[in-house]
Amino acid sequence: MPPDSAPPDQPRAEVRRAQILAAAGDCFRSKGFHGASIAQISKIAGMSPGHIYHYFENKEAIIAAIVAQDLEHVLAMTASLRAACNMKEAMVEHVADGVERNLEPRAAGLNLEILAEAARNPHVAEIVRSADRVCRDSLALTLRDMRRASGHDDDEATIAGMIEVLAAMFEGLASRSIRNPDLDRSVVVRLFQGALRDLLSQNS
Amino acid sequence: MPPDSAPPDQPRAEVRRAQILAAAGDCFRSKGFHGASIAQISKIAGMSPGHIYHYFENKEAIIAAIVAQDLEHVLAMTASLRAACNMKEAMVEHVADGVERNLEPRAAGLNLEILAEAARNPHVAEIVRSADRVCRDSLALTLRDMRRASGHDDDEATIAGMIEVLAAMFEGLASRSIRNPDLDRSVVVRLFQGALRDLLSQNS
DNA sequence: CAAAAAATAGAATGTTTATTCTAGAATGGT
DNA sequence: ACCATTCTAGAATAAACATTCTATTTTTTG
Repeated sequence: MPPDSAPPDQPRAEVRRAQILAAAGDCFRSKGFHGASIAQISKIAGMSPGHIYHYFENKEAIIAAIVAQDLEHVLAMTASLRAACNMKEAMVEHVADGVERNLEPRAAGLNLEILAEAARNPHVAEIVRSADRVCRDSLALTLRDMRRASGHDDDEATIAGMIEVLAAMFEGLASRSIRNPDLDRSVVVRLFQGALRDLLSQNS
Repeated sequence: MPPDSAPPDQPRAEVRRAQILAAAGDCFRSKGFHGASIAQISKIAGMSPGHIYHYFENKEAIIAAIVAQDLEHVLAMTASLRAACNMKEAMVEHVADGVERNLEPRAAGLNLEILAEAARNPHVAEIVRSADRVCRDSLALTLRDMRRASGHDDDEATIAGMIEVLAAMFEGLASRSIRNPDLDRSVVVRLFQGALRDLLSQNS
């Protein structure tokens, strides 16, 4: 019986790093960035506290890696959405997914944690802002095409504004899921779809 | 020369308590709930660390008091808004204020901090949720009247849904002010006004 | 003005923390 | 099979922290 529980498809260092990030993700979600200790993370990751410092310079580097990893997922998601849809109605159909995802308490908690940290940690702020820039740019391309196709000719500022309104709506759901966890998701989806349609087809 | 820098209009204990809350507010904003220490707070409040424990049982009690105080302000604001406007257009005019207030970085940071803490601290969650319940109930009254006056007859769920969408939009601005601090506020106000009008006068 | 009460400072405590250090085990190339 | 390199554990360290305790000053009261 070979002692390898998994074949080394990836170099061992990568596996170890991933273990740490997974454990850190769990801890950060339940205790917050500053409430989670290296001791806890190391216990969950199944290694000694000191060993973590062979992979990350310090705790802030772990935080930054978690933030970057999380935003990587968001970026991948929005990229696939951009590839799929040229049409307004495709977007409207995706609203249900988007609402559900943003209301999910696990994701909402970590998201808020990241934003709170970005509000006071310039390093994290830079990571968050550069990811947001990528999202906005890609959304702007899609939105401009869509509006041109339906005969509207908007200036850059209006497109950018529409993106801000859309982003605020969906990102605000994290806040709602904390403040009112019992909210009726199906009604919210319906009203979001209406609001999206209005926003995308208005004259201005 | 009387040594009283301020006449004791309020009992001294209240003044001391307020000093602590003000100092804690500053610290929490800049370091976060768990990053701020009693030593820092006491230094800014101008008193010894131990003395703080004559006014608050422990650090969590200070957090809870800050949260309650902050939500008290929000409650007062929404109450005045509810008193002022029966009309849709009054609300639309208030949008600029609301957008500006929610984008203010100082307020946004503390708000996100509170939400992140509520996501993992049941005590704080209860404070946040009960304040939100009050806001929603009062907004529901206003909204129902407004819709009835313009000939619509909505069920409870639809009213509640509209409130969720409105709340998500405004609360999402905190997130936007972190992710994209350079966003164009005037365009956002204009689009928010349009979206609000559409939402409040739609048929469904 | 004296004595009781409240307010306050600041040192002491004991725990927890992030981080570093030391030494031992596994691994891989030759 | 050997040696260099990497990996890993766990103890050691030093600082920071929330909280408690003790003593002192200030205020109030009779």
